[in-house]
Amino acid sequence: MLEIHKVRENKEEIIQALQKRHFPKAAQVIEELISSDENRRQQQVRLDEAKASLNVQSKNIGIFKAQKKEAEAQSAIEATADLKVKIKTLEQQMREAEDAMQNLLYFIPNTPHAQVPQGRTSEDNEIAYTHGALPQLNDHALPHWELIQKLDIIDFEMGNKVTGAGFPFYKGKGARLQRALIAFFLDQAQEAGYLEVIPPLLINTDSGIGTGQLPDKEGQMYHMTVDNYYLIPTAEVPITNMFRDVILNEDDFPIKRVGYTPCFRREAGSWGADVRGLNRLHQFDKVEIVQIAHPDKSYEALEGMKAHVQSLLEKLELPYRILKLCGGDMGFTSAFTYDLEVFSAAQKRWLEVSSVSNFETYQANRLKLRYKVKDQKQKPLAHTLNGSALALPRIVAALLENNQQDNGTWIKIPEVLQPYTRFDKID
RNA sequence: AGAGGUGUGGCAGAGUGGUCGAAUGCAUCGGUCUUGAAAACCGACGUACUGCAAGGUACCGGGGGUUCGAAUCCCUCCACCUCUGCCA
Repeated sequence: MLEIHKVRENKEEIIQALQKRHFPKAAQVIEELISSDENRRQQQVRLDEAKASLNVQSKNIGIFKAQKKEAEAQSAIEATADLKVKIKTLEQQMREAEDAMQNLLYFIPNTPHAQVPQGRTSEDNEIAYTHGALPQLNDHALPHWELIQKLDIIDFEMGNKVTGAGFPFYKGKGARLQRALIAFFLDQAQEAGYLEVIPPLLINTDSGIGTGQLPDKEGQMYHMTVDNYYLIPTAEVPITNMFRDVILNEDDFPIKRVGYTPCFRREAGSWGADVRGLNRLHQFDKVEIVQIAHPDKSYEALEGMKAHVQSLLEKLELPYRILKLCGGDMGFTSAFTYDLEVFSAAQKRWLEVSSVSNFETYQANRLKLRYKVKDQKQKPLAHTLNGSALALPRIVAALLENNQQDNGTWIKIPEVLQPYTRFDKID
């Protein structure tokens, strides 16, 4: 959520930044926000004044009563009647003014960082770096969904029967490969200084609002209406919300957390082409890294997180490239995002396997995540960041396709994973 | 799940519906004293919004209500504790 005082002070810059994101009617919405804020403050002054005079009168009534001046007390009580009515209507107006402003704020996305490339769609993302030669497979190379079937390691049909589309069963070496990747990613993150946590998989509405999934992406999460909980779409939500309503000390920075969780996404409206096999699922496994950083150090932290993800991909010997997302393609809450994509050689496609973002103060403002500065009364908002390290299904897809041997009869497991899988091939 | 209890400032812990934003202790910060430290003493010490300021308003688990006035009374939700029951 944008900070209202910053909007007040830097109106033009913020409008321009939102336009870079192609946020529709940016100027109009910001004008509306500012006048809504002015209205809110006016309402508050009026309400406060009315309450102040009622407080004075109540205090006097108390004094009259203490002095046993019942008649004076009684007439003073009667005199408050009008004020009480006035306060009631002012309170109503105040609530409306606050809601109006809050609603505007909830639906305004973060402002992109100055380094974010111009552009509207994923076509406009800037390729910042490419690593590794693209594997040249022969014409018999199979896409991963065929390999999976041939090797009998993931059962989509069984998932369809037991749950529905997008909820596969992993079997045998397929299951073991999942477990190996999770353990490998967690170990690597721990070595990089991240503290491992196992968070809850269900979150409440406060948490959904805190990281920005609610209210604007309500339909993307599975909602348990009986108890009003949501299934997490990513571990970012519970892990970042550990820091909701928290005041840190400056020397607590940087805070680094890692967690493995299944992730649940309804993917409403995004089903279509290119979603075969493991490319898009309703439930998938992901290891997520989260940092809480000092505002002066958050871009340093972002680079560190990106480098960490790169090292994972390099150890897995997967060719990858790094995109700087353009203004129009960035997530709602992000100020700057790198996407990392691996090349899936049989599909001949780049698959997004990680998204590493700096949210600056956008989430922190919703979370009320601040830190104390020595000898300073005000408590600034911290910066929050997160990144996938990594999302499993597309990694598996690329590993299967790129490492298939002898017309897809067996798959070579990268050396770094072998201590975890305890096998060196799937056949 | 049932019965009972509790929820107050960083922590502990008072608070007959009326000058309570809230005693007191500890912790913290500043000062006196000391070669230095401890002790002792003096002082400061919540947050948010609003205002140039003085000030005003709100906050005693969350929400709602009664009242001229609520930390205090009522309703509801949540969390924790004890006992009983059930269950990985």
